[in-house]
Amino acid sequence: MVRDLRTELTGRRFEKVTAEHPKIVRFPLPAVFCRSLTGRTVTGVERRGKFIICRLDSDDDLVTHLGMTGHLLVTQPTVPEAPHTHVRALLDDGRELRYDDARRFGRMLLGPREILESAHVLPRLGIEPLGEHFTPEAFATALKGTTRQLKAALLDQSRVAGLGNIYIDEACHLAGIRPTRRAHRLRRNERAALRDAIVAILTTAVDNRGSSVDTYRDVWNAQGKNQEVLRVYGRGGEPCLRCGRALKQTVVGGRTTVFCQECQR
DNA sequence: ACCTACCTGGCC
DNA sequence: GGCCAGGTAGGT
Repeated sequence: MVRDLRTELTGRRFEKVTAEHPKIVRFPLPAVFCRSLTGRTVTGVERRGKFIICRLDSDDDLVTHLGMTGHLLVTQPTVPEAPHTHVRALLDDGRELRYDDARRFGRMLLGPREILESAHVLPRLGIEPLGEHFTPEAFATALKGTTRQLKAALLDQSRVAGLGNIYIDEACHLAGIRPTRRAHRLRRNERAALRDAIVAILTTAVDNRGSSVDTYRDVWNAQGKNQEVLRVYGRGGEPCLRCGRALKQTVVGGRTTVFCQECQR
C-alpha cells in the first residue's frame, strides 16, 4: 500500500478535506485536522510497522493505521462511496483520497513527528522485520526477557513491528516452530530459521500485493493474491501442505492459531 | 502477562 | 440469535 500511495500521492496537494468520527480522526479534533491538511502537499510516503506515514510540506505527518477493516482508496470522485467512509480529501489532480472502515478500529493522526511520538499518540514500535537491522542478534534481543508464548511475543508491536495474526502463523509454519513455544526458549538455530521465515513470508506477501482473505483491498480497491498461497492461516483441520496431517487449530495470545503438530516443534 | 472491550458484517 | 473476524488499548 505504501509503495502505491507513494506513486499516487507524492507531489499531490490536498484541496478540500472532510472528516467526521473523532474515533477515526484521533488527533487533532476533526475540524482542525481538515483545516491543517487543506493546501498541504505530500512530499513522501513511508511505513513504520503497520502505520502508513504521509510526509507533508508543512512538516506534519499524516499517519494512518488500518486496524482490521480500514481502506485507503485513491479514486475518481464519481465512484460511489463505501458505506463507512470517514475521511475524504480532494486531490489537486481531481481524484480523491478516501478512508473507510466498517469496524472503526483504524485511526488517522496529523501533527509534527515529535509530537505524535512523544505525546503517547503513537505507540513505541520494535524492530522493522524488513529493515537492515533485523539481524539474528537483534531478533534475539527482541525475544529476550519474555516468558510469553512465541506468537504472543511476535504480536507485540513493541518487539517486532508489523507482524499480525496471518503472517506469524505462516512464518512459524515455514520455520517449523510451534507458536506455543516460550519465546525465550528458542535455540539459536531456531531463531535464525524463524527470522529468515519472517522475512520470506513478508516479502512474498508484498510481492503478491497483500492477503485479501477478507476485506483487504489496495489503493485502487483491487484484491491481492497472497491469500491463494497461505500455508496454514484459515486452514485449521485441513491437511498440512508439507506432511498431509490435519492442521491443529487453537488459541494463542488470544488469537485463532493454526499449526502442524508434525512439522512444527 | 492476560483479559475484555471496542465495532460492524457475514455466516450458520 | 450467536459466533467469529486482519488489531489494538486499557484495566487488573
